[in-house]
Amino acid sequence: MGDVVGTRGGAGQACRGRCGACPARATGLCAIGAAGTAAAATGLAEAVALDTGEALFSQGDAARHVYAVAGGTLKLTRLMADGRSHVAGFVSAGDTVGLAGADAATHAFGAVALGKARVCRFRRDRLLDLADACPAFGRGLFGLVSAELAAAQDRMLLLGRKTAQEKVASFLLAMLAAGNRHGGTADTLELPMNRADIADHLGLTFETVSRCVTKLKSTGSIRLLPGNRVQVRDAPALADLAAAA
Amino acid sequence: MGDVVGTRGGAGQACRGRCGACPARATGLCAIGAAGTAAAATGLAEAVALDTGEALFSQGDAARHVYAVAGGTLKLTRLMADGRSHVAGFVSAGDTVGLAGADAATHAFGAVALGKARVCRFRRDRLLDLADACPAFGRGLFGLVSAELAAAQDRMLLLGRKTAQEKVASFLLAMLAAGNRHGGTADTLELPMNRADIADHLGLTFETVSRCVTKLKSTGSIRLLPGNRVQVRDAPALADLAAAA
DNA sequence: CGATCCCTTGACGAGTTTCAAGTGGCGTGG
DNA sequence: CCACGCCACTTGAAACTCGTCAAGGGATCG
Repeated sequence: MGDVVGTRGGAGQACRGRCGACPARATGLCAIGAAGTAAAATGLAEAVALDTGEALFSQGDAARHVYAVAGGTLKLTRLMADGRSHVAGFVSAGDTVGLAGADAATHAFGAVALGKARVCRFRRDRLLDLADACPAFGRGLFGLVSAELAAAQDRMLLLGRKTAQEKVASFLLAMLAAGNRHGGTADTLELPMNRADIADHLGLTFETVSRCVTKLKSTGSIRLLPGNRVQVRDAPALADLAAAA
Repeated sequence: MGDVVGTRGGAGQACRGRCGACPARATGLCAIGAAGTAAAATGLAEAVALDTGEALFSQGDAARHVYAVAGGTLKLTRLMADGRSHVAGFVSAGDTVGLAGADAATHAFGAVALGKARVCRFRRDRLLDLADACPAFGRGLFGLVSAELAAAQDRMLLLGRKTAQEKVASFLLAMLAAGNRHGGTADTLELPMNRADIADHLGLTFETVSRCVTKLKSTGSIRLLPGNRVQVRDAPALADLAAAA
């Protein structure tokens, strides 16, 4: 696990200086913490820095913390006994990690940084205590898990009923939307993960992902830019291929 | 939607008489309601009876209620624009329906009774108010959604990375476990849904499901009994095929 | 008794995976 | 500064799983 870079003070006061500029401030765990009470979750945060490929936690680890991503991207991976793997999702600034399986003692998936990443961690028991004390915070936590569940149901439809081409188109649109949530360029998205990670996320092989991307490129719907970036040149065509639910 | 059979009184008092014998009493929404406070969610329940094939609610309907299944089984279905469908899950006595997408104004899926079913419904806003007033109840709701999310992640692994045979074996074991939760026969499970529903649940076609079941039957792992029941004769072999995460 | 629905089984084909080779970019080291 | 090697990605061909189309059997209900 990454080094603890700094520990926040006990009150919101000590936090504001550092949280103020945080891109995650306005979303997810931190947003409901800030809105909830004056002495909110922000006072409980510990910053963690991760290098490329470093694990924030591994599948099966004791789940004592919940994490808010401040910068960078992490992949959430589940492994099967025979080596097959599934990427449950990608999280970036503003997303919350590890909230699922509230009573579960251990994490059902591992979290690995795809590049340098910054994360704030909160003790799970403290968050639950805070939810007890502050109904607004409790509703916020509930809403976060609830939204995650809704997203999971969308992905089940994708995994079970969409073709490879539809999966890739859906994924690109989802990444575009995720990027624009925090002020990305309107038609360009970044792919910090490699083809294999995308494949594991979509239930495909990396060769198939590559072929689908090539096809989208050749039809002119997208264009590959240097630095693992993708420009969406025909979003409607992509949405059409994505075959939304 | 089904007829409202009866309306519970405002206090726990009026409910006890009817809830006492309910198989759902000890699980899910009702359990946390009973444990939470004396004047818990049970006082807010309205009973609903459904006939075979009847919808409790449809995809896109306003999501004003949350439901606790008292008897029977329902399937939760999502439809794609082109007619492809996905069964998000099956719920039976003790399960909770419609908790997901807390802030969502509409249901992301429809719920259809697979036989005669009994359901108790609760106004969503009342439940959230109750959670505000009673932290234990709030934690209970959070735990329910959280557990659903954990289950959803298991199913994503199944949908994305398992073969048809593994999917069917996993499904049968899951149904066996679900049946035994409430005192079913140790090695026999009921399948109130047809092959097409199972297929839509597992991301397969009903022909493929049929072939996989036949194969399990021919290897002696299972035996088909009258009344859409299945006897598991070799659970370890099934677990082996299921290729658990 | 017939109709209908669901399930089973077979044959074929499409889409995806698997296996394999080749290309390109990027950092390292000479 | 350039060559080399590594890694990720691309591309091709063959194999295989699963889907599609089609026909038939069995149970249930009117």
